[in-house]
Amino acid sequence: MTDRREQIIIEAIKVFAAKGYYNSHIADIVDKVRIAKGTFYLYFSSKKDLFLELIRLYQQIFHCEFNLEKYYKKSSDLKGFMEEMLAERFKLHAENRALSVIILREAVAIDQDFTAEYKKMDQHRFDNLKLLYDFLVEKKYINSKNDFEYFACIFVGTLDSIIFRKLVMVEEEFNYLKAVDKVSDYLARTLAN
Amino acid sequence: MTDRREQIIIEAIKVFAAKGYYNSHIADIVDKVRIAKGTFYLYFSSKKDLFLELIRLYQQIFHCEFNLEKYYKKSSDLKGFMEEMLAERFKLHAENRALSVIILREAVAIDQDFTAEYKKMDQHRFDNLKLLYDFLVEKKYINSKNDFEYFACIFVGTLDSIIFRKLVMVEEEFNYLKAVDKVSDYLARTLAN
Amino acid sequence: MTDRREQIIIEAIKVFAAKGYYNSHIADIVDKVRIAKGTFYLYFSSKKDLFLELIRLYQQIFHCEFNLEKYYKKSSDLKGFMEEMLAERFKLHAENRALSVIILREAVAIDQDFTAEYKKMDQHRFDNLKLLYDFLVEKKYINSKNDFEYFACIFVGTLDSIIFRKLVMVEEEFNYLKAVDKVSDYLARTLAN
Amino acid sequence: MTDRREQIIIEAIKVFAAKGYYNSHIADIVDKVRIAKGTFYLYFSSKKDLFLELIRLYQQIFHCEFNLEKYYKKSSDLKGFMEEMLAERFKLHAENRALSVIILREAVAIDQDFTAEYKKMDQHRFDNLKLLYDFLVEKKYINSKNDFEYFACIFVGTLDSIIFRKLVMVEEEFNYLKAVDKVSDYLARTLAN
DNA sequence: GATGAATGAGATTTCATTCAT
DNA sequence: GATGAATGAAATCTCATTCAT
Repeated sequence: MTDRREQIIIEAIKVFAAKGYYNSHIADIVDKVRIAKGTFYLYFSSKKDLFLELIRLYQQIFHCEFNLEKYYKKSSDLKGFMEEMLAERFKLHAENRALSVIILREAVAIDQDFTAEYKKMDQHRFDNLKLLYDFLVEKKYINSKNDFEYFACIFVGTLDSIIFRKLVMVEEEFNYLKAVDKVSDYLARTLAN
Repeated sequence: MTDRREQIIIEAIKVFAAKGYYNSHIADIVDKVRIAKGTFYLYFSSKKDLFLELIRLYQQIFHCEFNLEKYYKKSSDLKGFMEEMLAERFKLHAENRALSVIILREAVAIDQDFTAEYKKMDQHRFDNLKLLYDFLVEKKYINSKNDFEYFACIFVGTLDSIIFRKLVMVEEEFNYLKAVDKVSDYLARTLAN
Repeated sequence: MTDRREQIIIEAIKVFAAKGYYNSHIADIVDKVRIAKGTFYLYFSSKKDLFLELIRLYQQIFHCEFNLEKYYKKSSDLKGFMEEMLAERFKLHAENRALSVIILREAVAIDQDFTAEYKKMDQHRFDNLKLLYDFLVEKKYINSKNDFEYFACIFVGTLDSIIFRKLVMVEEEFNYLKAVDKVSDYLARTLAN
Repeated sequence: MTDRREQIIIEAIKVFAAKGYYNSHIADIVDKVRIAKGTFYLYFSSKKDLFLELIRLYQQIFHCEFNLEKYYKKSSDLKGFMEEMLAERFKLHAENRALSVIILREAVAIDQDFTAEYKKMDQHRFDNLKLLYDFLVEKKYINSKNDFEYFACIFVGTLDSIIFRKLVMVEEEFNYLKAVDKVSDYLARTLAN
């Protein structure tokens, strides 16, 4: 059996995704885990603490370092590189839909502490993107005249927009194969000069 | 003197932007407007009603029809067109920073009714983008082989990402002139082929 | 045109009957009379004052002195006497249904001041009943060995019970002719020995 | 110690009887029970819910099936039967004075939901009275030519009138022995032919 | 006399958190 | 470690009444 703490996180993700942070109550979560209210507080110091944990979990899953060499080996051009990368990322979002919904929808809002954690995560994300950017420049996939900041905004903006629309705004399953093709095409064209 | 309802909206935008929806209380708003609690309820039926009003206000300001012919006349190519358009939009966001912050940060979250209103607004936005898309195709600024949905996602994704980062994530003033130049350049290159 | 004060009373009776005292608001009443809120307070000092007025109005209509001689002339025995009397009373209730509903349903409840007013009215009612009792004894319609208090309780209890059930508990119109026959029969038999 | 829910009911009856439903506040009740406000809501979902509970409690106590055989065995005629029955009922009211006051005074008023519950109770009461009526006919204590509806109205009207006057209208203790004698006498005479 | 925008005391209800068992 | 009854601060909202116009 998975441990208590993990069980709580699993159910909390479902509850938060379904009802939003403020409309989700500790009572909802402990009911689903089948533990008493007091038990929750043995593992988390507060509802806020739990949510911050989810932001950190999201960061671990989605903003760990890119496997740049792997994508490079499997591809022969920028579009191919993008395809590898996006396929991996979109798959991850599809597999962690509820968590993605929570973070994309609410992490930056609600509470100053969440905003702060979100900013930390965003900074981390940009650090990773810088590695990507430098890698692509080094491999001559993109031109170094591209301003990094705007490269990054286009990249995350387009991705987040797609993901947000496919996961948060609609109910149906996210068929990411078509998205991989389209988005990699656009991004390659945009960045490749 | 502006009318009561408008006064309440003005202060509510400030309060919500500073503290978030759930951490803002009717008491905070009425204190700032210097009216009694009951007076608030003469103009809005609930806190939720007020927030929905702000979503609608945002839509009115930001998702009214594009002035396509004006941008076209003032420009000679796609980049020029984009510059005109983005300058107007970024200016609007800079001038309505607090409202932008609220909507970009929280409108989709919090409550099912807000999500529903947000979706209506998003649909409206895409309808306007379709007009833009058709206009650009007609004027031969972009190739009709571009898939509209992905055109739209790139467009709104990039814009929202810039705006979100410049308004929500940092405190400093939004110097939109540089952003206009960079983003129009990227979008023109991306969409121009 | 009837005067303002009377108009307010007329509409207030309808509103109180439909929604009960506490769920009826001054706003409901003034809306129906088509006057402003402030105007209400030119004619009544408070919502309570208005309700007390209705209790007094009820008393005027229903607990004025019995027309004993008239009933006596028109009848030849106790049952006939009762018939005359009940017909008049039931007719009055049918004609003032909403007011009856309010008083029978709520006058004794809600507020200490109402209870006090109700008790005054009840005392007045019993004073009248004493006149009736003495009259019936004098005319040898009833035996003076009847204890007045219990005579009164049976009389008002039976009447109020019928009226309550016919006016408050059911929606349909009060066909009082049958009630007159049945109740006069019972009362005559009960009291006649 | 009695359980919490019961404690709340006991104190609520006192508070409602003393001040009326609308002038009684949750704060008054929880203060008397010496619990926190939140605790109240662990046992009742709302103030209304509590009051409905009291109506149901009254029904359980006062409108459970009559012990007809017992009264019959103990008595030799209709008056004797009535005495047994009334003694038991009046005693019950004397012992549950506050609850009786609340229900007789307010249950039918105040709120549509209370009225609905009251009507259900009244129906139940009449069902029981029908059993009484049939029993009395069967035992030849009363003549079957008596119309049941009016039999019932006389019966409940007289009883309620006495009880209302002895419990609600006056402060002094209800000496029900005299009432038993007088009322049984009247009822027996009324119904016995 | 008439108006109706404004008032504000005060009610019900919520729910994260605690702590004795 | 686990429990869950109890807490109570704090929020939203109501509505009779006032008073400047």
